[in-house]
Parts: sequence; structure tokens; C-alpha cells
Amino acid sequence: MTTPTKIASWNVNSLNVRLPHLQQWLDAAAPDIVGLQETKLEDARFPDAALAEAGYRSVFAGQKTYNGVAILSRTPAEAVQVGIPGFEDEQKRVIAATVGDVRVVNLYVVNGQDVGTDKYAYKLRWLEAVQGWLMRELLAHPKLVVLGDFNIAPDARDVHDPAVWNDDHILTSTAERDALRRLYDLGLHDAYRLHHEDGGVFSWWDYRQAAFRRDMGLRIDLTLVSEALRGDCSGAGIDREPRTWERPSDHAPAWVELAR
DNA sequence: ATGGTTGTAACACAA
Repeated sequence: MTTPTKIASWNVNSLNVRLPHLQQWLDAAAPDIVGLQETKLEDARFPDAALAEAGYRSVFAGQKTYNGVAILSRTPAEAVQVGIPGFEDEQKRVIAATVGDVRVVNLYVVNGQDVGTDKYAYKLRWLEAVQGWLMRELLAHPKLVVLGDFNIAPDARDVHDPAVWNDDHILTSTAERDALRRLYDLGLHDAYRLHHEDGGVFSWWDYRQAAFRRDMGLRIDLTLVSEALRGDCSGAGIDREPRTWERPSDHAPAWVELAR
């Protein structure tokens, strides 16, 4: 009997502001691997020493003000890849690394602002590039975990109000969901859905309109596991608690467990 | 439907 490997994803919306929350949550949840998004820190300012004190090594790719991703792990991360190979992008949205026998791809998917905008077009182009890359990545690394802030709610169960969050709305539009489906078609499975058929469980709540208090959320923070890992995936969930803390991120951490 | 809030930074922009 071995302890499962716990792998989590959390959009912290500024690691500078949220470091105390991250430390508290690492202590309580004891994940083995964590993908962070929206660190909003240049690499020189990344708090790797503080995280080492908590027992985690860090690899990271950041920039000032926007974006920024990192992978924390208890054991060393190897073969670190920043960005999507062959896709020019100034925005730091992607970091991948091998931890133990698992390849971890951490994505901060483009938000897209509104359907029909330039940013929406960039989101769809970006997702197409991710799809091509993951197809190749799976050949090299069959044991693949793709996690992150996907900025796409997979289906109507993953939104508080499907009438508002419909086929024409950002984060739920047909083209965005089609792009996500093409990742599923590579043999990647939404780990949460492997264990839960229920709806109404969310990972993100807008800061506005008291959305968290009213549980007006979306499930947009996902962990996809490859076919080779599907049978090992023993559980998945979302920790709502950090969203109740003072001055929280607008996202809650999502996690999966892999029997190793 | 528009505006609501947060973070960074700088009085706008992205989410």
C-alpha cells in the first residue's frame, strides 16, 4: 500500500499577494505536485526560497503584471519546457516538466475576453497550437497530466446558470468547447468527471456581485489525465476553503490523486 | 445589458 500522488492546480492571481495562502494550503493539503497560474512575477522575484522551506522545489516562467506559471514539486522537476514549441508567444502561459514517471503540462489558457474579439481569436489559435503539441507530447510521454486554468467550462453542469453561460458566451462558447473536446479526443480525460457526474461544483467565482457567497461559479480549472494514467486516477476534487479566506484568489485549487 | 471587484501599476488594462 503506497500513498497516492496528489497533483493540484491553482490560479493564485498574484503569487506576491497569495504566498501566505499558498503556504497555508500546501501545509494542509500536502500535494506532491502543484501547477500555479497567474503568478504575475518576474523570475527574479519568484519566492523559491520560501517554497523550499515548505518542502517544494520550483520551476517557473513569469513576467511582470500578467500571466506567469510555475510547477512546484516535492521531488525534482526535470526536462523543463517553457512555452509551446514552435508557437511564438510573449505571454508566459505554459510550463511543462517531468516529475517521477509523470509528465506534467501546466497551462494558463488565454481568457479570450469576449466572443469575436482579437483576444478570442488568439485563444482559439493558442488552443490549436496546444492540441498539436500535446499530440506529440503524448507520444513521447504516455503518462501525461495536463492541468491548469483552462478558461473553458466543459459543459452545462460546470456553470451556475447555463442560460447566461451559453453557446455564445466567453468560457462556454461552442468553439471553445470544441477545442477542449479535441484535447479529449487525444485520449485525455477530465479527471474530475471520471469520479463525479454531478454538476454545481465550481473552481472560479468572479470577485464581483458577491458571486462566491451566492455560489455563482464555473468549473474552469481542470486536470486531464492520459489514457495510460486513467486507471491510476483514484480521486479528484476542488478545495473551496481557500476561496473563503481573507483576500482570496478568485480561483480555488483543484486536485487529483494518482495511485503510484 | 452594463457594471460590478481585484491586481498591478500608475490614473488603464486584464480578468
